[in-house]
Amino acid sequence: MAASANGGRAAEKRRLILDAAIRVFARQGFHSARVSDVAEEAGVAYGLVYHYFDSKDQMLNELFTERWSLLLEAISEADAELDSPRAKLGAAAGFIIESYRHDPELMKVIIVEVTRAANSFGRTHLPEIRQAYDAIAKIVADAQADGEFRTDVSADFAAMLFYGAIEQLLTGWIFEVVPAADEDYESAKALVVETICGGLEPRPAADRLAR
Amino acid sequence: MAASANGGRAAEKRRLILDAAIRVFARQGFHSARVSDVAEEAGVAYGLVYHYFDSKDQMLNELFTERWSLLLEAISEADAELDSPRAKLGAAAGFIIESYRHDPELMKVIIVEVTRAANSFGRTHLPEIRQAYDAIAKIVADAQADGEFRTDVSADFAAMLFYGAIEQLLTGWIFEVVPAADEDYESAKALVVETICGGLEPRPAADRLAR
Amino acid sequence: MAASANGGRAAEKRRLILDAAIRVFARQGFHSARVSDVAEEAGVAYGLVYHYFDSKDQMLNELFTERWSLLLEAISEADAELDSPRAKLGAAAGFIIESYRHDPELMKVIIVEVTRAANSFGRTHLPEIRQAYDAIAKIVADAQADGEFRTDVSADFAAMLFYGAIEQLLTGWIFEVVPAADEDYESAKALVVETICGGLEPRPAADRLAR
Amino acid sequence: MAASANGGRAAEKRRLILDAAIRVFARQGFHSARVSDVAEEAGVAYGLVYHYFDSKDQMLNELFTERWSLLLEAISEADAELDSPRAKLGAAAGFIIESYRHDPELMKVIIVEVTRAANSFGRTHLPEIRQAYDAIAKIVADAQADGEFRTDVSADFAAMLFYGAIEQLLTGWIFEVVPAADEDYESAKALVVETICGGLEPRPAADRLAR
DNA sequence: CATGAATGAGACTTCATTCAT
DNA sequence: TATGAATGAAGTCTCATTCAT
Repeated sequence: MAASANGGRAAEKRRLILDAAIRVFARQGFHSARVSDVAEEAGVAYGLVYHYFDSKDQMLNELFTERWSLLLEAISEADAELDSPRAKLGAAAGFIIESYRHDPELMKVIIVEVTRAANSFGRTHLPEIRQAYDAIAKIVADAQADGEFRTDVSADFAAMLFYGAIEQLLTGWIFEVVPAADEDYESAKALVVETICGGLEPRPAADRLAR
Repeated sequence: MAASANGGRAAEKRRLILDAAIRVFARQGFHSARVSDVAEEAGVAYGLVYHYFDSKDQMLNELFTERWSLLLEAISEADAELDSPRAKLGAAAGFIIESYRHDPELMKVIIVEVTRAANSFGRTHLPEIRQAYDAIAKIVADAQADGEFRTDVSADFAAMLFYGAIEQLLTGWIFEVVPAADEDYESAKALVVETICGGLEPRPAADRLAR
Repeated sequence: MAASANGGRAAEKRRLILDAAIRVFARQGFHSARVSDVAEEAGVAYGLVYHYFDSKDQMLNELFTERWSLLLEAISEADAELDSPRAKLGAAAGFIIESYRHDPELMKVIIVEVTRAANSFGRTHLPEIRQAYDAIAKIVADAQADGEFRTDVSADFAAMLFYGAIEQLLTGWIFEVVPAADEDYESAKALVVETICGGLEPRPAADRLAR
Repeated sequence: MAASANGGRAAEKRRLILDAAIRVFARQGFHSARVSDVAEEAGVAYGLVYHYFDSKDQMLNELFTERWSLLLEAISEADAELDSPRAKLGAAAGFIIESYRHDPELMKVIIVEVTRAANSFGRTHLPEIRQAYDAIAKIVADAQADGEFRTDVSADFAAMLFYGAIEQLLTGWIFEVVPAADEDYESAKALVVETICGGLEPRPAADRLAR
């Protein structure tokens, strides 16, 4: 009926604006992006942005939360459904990398404007960000309990390194410090886990056979 | 003479302002810090800040460059003077960690406002930041050539992970996500290298003996 | 018929909105009240307000005029039908006080947003407000002509004082500066006239007997 | 010295802006007055207004408080130094009327934008406004205790009427509902007290002789 | 009659930078 | 060198009103 039609259209407009915000924030950075830029990019009137969102901040918050909750879910699922710690960490890293591959602009916004923006939105969303650290730490801790990971490195510490390594990798792609072609994504998924779990030093044949 | 005396005093004032800027930027963040806050913190007149610095940006640029060049030197020196890749990487990590331990406010500013601030100062200083990546990558590449590091992980990739891991660790300390007591710094220096080089998985006795 | 039924319903809706406007304007003040607040309070769609009213201003204008014309009538009638100036002034004061007692929200809106709002609606409705002054002044002037009121105070001047005294009294009630219980209304009606006519100073017995 | 000279000049600029604000607020009303109008009227740059004042509101608050505190003082003094209630009330009324005569624009702003603006600044300054009511009520109460004023009208009630009468009178002048020539001010001072104290009804000879 | 999405002008406030002493 | 007053551009958010169904 009419209400549904309107509701549907309204939701579309909201999405339209949100998607425009992704592009604009990715291109100019959140701070340099004016609300009018978002409106223009979306092809709507200035005021309409404020019809759907309370503030410029809210748009970014929503973009972050929307995506980050998927990440948290993905890690949880990986932890629940997979067996080896390598598989679990691989799934986590894989999700983040695939997120970037699938929508680089959104991930750029999330990483640059939120997770790395320690003084502004990073602070606001610290609890959610910490949830990711914690979920990774749990994977490590379980692996330690099972004798699969060494125990002289605390799980929290390891989680920090693992997460930091991935985020830095994406930052490198985002700012084109390191190459980012399709094959890079694929190899990165495997290598990031291989490196963190196996270390940079080569393992003797015996060790390799063992696994 | 008078000129020299003045010059001396002038240099002191400049330093006074720069040090005040560190405290203010660390406390409020660069963006929220007003030039007047810096002047007040330094106990000097508003306009004097502009006598010594061209702009608010310049203060941060200077703080960054001053410290970052020491870091680059430290890595170079480590590379030149030490033998094993572990020692070299350990010296690099150690320098960063000691920098934080020695002047946490300055390092907070550098990390939060520059190296993590990909959209603003991080972009400006990308060349210098990249030099650090490259120096680390060189250490890895040399180790690979010597057969001490595996070769299936590219040196650039490894450098990214290594740097990202350390930066994330410091970010965790800065925002109190992970504890930061004296013993943490000490153990962190050892563990960050041990983890990246040795990996999270335990090594068989044979492997351990080998080194 | 349908038309009439619709017309009837339409009129009801109009009234519904107007009554909602009274509550919203009284609660938040005209300036802070948004048209959407009125619509919500009335339980109708936003746009419907503009179907019945040309503008937000028009609603207030209508609320004022509707009530104020009754006041003007009441004063005229009192003047025409009563004899003594005390009775006439008492009827005028009584009507205003009873209006407030009967519908405090409407009177709050009229006084706060129109008659006291000298810079906005008070200016627009100055002619109608002046009619009330004039009607009171006429009562005074007639009383002077009849020797019942002193003549060294101009009728206009007296009317101003009389009206100002009552309005201030209501303002005090509205903002709870002075108490406003049922008995206060009753006594106020008598006292406001007694005070203005008789003065604050006590009259000798002879004078009292005289009336 | 220099500091004093600068201080002096600075204070002058502040005053310049405040005086410009009076004219602009009186002319256009506070709400319609833009900060840029004030700056332009003062002949200074936009930003300088915010160098001296925190907000547009603060300017009005300051204008009000500055003048109102004088009024409160004047009433207190009158109460302390004069004997008869008539003299005291006359001094209070006189001060208000003289304030208007001396600086009609400022008083217009104070009355229109504050004391009559019940929903905005009137509410903010209600405590201070109430102090004036209370001071007048005290004069009345004392007169009642001395047997000089009737006791069947409560002091608060009487104060309300007295204050309302004066404010209405000024409002009439401000909006030119009643004439406002020099002789009007003079006679008003006497008549407002005479009317409120003596009442509109003529007093018998005996009564008149008595005083 | 009814709905509520869409429009866009308008004003406050902030603050880096400049300038006159 | 030192002071702090002066400048003015820029951007967020509000909300009355209009319009398409």
